[in-house]
Amino acid sequence: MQRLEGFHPFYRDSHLKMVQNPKPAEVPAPRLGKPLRRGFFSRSVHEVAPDLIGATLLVGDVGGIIVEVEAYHHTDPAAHSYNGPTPRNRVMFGPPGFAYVYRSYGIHWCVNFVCEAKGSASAVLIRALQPTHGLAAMRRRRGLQDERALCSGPGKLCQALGITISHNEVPLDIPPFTLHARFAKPDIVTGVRIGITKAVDLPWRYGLKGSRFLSKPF
DNA sequence: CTCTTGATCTTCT
DNA sequence: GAAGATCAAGAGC
Repeated sequence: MQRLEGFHPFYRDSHLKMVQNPKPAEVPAPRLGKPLRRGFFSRSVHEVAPDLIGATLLVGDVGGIIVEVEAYHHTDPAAHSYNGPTPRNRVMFGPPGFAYVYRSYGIHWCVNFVCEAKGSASAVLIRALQPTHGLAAMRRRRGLQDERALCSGPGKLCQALGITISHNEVPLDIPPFTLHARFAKPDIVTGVRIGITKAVDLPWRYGLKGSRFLSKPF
């Protein structure tokens, strides 16, 4: 059945909203949980990774809710630390609670959180955020408007938050980094990791169930 | 929607 | 010289 667009109820409602509020102010940023301290990361990477889902990551006053991560460990052939320390990955062999930032495909930056204990060389790759703070800055840095495209990938979120090699080996509990705990444990989904060619079957990708801000569906 | 490809730098063989 | 924890744009369906 064909209807005139102007009479479609959905169209009428959204049009009314736009007329009443043509340029809606930014949605107020959600309340933040208590700051995560460095000790949060002194556990198995497979405990930390799912516990990061729902936490809020800020760099300065820009960031969002972590909705997707992946776990890596030095015994894992897919990990950058698998073959031992190098200048690039040396921060992973140090104490937990620091950032490991690396160049991806010559173009992008990606950020990890170092976990466990000194020498364990394990880390959580941050793969996607739901943007909540500093949307205007993210849109400017990314050159995009679409909220869903701002932080839906490890390279994208680093660009949106301004993370570069200058953040490598930087502590995660001191500005510019701040992490805030979630208020309740969310429903978490797991799956195989994205974009790797070794250890492809390990289910060490963790995501917020039902999130619209994932890099890819689970 | 899916698939393909180019961009471009670091690390490792 | 090749591969890589990626992304965006373009072609095809």
